[in-house]
Amino acid sequence: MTEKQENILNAALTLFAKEGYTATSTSKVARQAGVSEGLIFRHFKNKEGLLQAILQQGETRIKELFIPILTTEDPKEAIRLTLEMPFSVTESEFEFWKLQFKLKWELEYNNPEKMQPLQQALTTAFQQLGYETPELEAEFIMVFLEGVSTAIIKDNMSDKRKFKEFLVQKYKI
Amino acid sequence: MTEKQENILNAALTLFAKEGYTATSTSKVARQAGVSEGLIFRHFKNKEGLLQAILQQGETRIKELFIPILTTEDPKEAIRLTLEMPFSVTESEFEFWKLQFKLKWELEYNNPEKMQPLQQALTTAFQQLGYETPELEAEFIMVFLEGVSTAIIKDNMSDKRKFKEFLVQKYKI
Amino acid sequence: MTEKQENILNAALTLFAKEGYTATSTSKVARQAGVSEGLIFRHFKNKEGLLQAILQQGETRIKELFIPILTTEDPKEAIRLTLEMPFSVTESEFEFWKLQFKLKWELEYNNPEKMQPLQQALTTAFQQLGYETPELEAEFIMVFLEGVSTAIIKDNMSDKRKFKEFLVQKYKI
Amino acid sequence: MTEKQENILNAALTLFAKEGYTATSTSKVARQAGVSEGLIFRHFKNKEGLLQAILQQGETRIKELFIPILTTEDPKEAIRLTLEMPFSVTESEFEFWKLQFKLKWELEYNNPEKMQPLQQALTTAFQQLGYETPELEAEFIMVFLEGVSTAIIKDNMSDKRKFKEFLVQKYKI
DNA sequence: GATGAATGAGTTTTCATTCAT
DNA sequence: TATGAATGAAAACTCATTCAT
Repeated sequence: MTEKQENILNAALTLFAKEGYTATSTSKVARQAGVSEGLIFRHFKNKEGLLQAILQQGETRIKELFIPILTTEDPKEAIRLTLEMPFSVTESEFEFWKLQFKLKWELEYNNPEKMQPLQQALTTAFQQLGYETPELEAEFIMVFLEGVSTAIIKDNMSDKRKFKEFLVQKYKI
Repeated sequence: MTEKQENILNAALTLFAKEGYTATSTSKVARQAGVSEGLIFRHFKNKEGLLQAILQQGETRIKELFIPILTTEDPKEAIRLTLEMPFSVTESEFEFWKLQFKLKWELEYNNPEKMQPLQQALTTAFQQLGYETPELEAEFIMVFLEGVSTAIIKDNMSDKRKFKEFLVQKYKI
Repeated sequence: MTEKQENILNAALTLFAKEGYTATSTSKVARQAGVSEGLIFRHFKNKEGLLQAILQQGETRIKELFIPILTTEDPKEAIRLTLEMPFSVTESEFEFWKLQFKLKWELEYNNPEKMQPLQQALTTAFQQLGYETPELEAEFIMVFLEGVSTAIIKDNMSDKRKFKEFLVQKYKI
Repeated sequence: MTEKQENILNAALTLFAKEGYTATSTSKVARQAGVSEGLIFRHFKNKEGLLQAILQQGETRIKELFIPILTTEDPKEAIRLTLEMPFSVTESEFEFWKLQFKLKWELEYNNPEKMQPLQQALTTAFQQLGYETPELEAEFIMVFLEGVSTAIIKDNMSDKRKFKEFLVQKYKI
């Protein structure tokens, strides 16, 4: 991957996350990336291809983020790590996540399977802890996760720390 | 409001909800509404004006939906009604809600104040029920609400009934 | 001529003079006149018809302005009145004249015959005063008239009085 | 400046001069220039930008035309050259001048400063020739110049040669 | 690999005009 | 007489994409 190629990807990520995929023109991407418009098409075939390239990176990133949760033996830790995940998004990952959420709504691009491993892990964890309906408990967490993520990424939750502590206590983990 | 004006609003609501605001052309709206394209601009000034008109209707609809929750005396009922709300969205209101969520992400159009009265009512309810941190409990519900709504509207939750019962039991309401 | 009809004519005169014929939309005229857009077409058939109606008034006005010059017996007075004419345009006639000049250029609408009687009168006047080439002298004045009018109407001549005196002296009239 | 760019400028000059700026559509310009309509906007940003580009060329052209008048040492020659200027407009410059006059009226685009150097030179010339009120004499010529130019460009003066000789004799130059 | 000129189809918007009421 | 809803054609402008260099 050449430097210009990376420039394009970064510019596109930033702009797609800020303005949305449809509303971002390729010429804007080119300008922001400091390259000619034609180059985008040479490297990524078309606008759609550019998006796919970004999404590809995303899938990889998400899998990485799940590794600690999927590999821990301790069920309580699995739950705690899951709940803490949205609170630990760093500034640099912010754009990436925002894009994921935006695209989910804008393009109905959705890929629920990529969340499946996490939900499975949570089900197992609740099972090990002896909950009556572990599947529903896991689904509850997944649903909740969507809400917190939105609150943090989009609505700028006011006091993240207090809310996180509240969660941990609720689950006694 | 003439009949054609309503046709335009309905067509726009449907299409904006399905394809997104930016991706929907005014010519498409006109075709779907069965009117000339010019009429859209005569009635709503521009595409943005058309959107605002829809949003206006939305604000009104949301206030209506909140009335029962805000007027009940029984704190348990307030919480129950809130949790049940996303499950009771009828087919006909589906589009409207989908649009609300889409726009929230696509245009970063956001108006958190419209949810404020609900959050306040929940806080009061938890207070009356003697919860230790009623504000956080209310925020928890609000965040969760976002998640369930998304799950229902976007991801097509598999077994709504079971999940709803699970919730009611969790809150013993 | 009803009141609304006059309103339309006045609004059109003002707007055509300010923005030009092509650049003025019929809807703007209607708004400024305080009438519905349809009424313009009922009364004047189309935009072109509205223009013609204004022009018609103009022809009449111009003939009126020429009367004193064409009827005087004194050749010197004829010349003097001609030279003074552009300096005596009152505020209220300003718009009308501006429109005449604008249209001359914008629509190549031109009707040199309407100036013919004046040029003829000047030729006669110079003849009576014993000039060698009265036709050319008259043409000279006509050409000059165009220049002064433009200077006054468009370029806002700085010191009209001084310039006028200078002219009178030049022709010893 | 590519060939197509020049085609656009030439087409625009011709059409703006013939039909006026507002009345000339960009699609017409494109057709006449033998290019796609989009290219106009790529090169000149918008219709206004296209106009500005033409005007820019105009300012340069005007300065060139004034050089001989501004550099001659002989006051009589300065005056003579000025008076002759409108008579010596060649076929090829006709369009350019027509546009200048049209725009002056259509868009109230006006830039009296560009004529200032000429007026100054005339004042000096009349001073050197011992005229009593050189400023007014210069202003007189300038005003007259406007008239002759209009007569030639717009009204197609009938016998240019005779009129020119008449002028020269009047000023004994 | 990289540029930037060029395109054609499409977008939002304007406008003169018609017509039912 | 007067309105204002409605239209169809055209206006200015944008955009993804291609291509010669």
